[in-house]
Amino acid sequence: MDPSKQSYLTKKVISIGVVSELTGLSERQIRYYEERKLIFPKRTDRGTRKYSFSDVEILVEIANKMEDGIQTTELRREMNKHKDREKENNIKKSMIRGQMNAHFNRKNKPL
Amino acid sequence: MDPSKQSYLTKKVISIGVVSELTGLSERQIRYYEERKLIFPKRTDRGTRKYSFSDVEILVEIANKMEDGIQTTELRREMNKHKDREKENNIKKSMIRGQMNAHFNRKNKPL
DNA sequence: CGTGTAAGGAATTCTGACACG
DNA sequence: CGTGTAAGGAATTCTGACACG
Repeated sequence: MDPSKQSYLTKKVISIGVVSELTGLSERQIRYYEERKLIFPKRTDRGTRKYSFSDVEILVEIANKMEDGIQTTELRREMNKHKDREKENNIKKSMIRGQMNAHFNRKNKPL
Repeated sequence: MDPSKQSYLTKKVISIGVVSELTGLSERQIRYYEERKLIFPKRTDRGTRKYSFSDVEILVEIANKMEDGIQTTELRREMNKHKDREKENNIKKSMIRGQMNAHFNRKNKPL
């Protein structure tokens, strides 16, 4: 929950050459996975891609799946499932939060 | 203590241009602070500097001190003090560890 | 002392395309 | 489908130096 720790994970600051070294993937592969909507680097003013450590982790997972012979289309479906599940969870969380607020507002702020 | 979290902080993957944006310092300033032994980027095979998030934090602190009119020489002394204090602590820690080991070895492994 | 800048070279990254399969 | 590669251009980074103060 430390916001600074979070930003180290998600801040997009790594260029494609370093990502290539970190993941063992070629730059061609990394760009291709972006084309297939599996990864979403930020772009600087003049168009160079910047990745986060989180992106690097995703790429390592992609590399593993690809080795297993899974196609990029299937991978995209899988990732969307994960995303949907997260959305679900966020909805549940905000509902719970709403209940909590309602509860405490009734007891503590009976304005 | 999570080693992966640690590596996000200390892994040297950020190029000087991004560090410049992140800190608000010019590339000239960043290189100069290296010349004055205040910061220690890694070098890639062909000599380009790579910084960690930890380095970025240090640079921000340096920037603040410089605004206060402190000279780089003083800053280096300060940093060495910190380093010495850390060394002290590490010595103490390993001594305590040694005592602990001795203690438990006596009780549990009376070989 | 700390920082700006112009200089020239080397390395990086980008895109669109052709290739193989 | 996934990836390699050559092509040409644009942007990045590097070092050593001169400048101001």
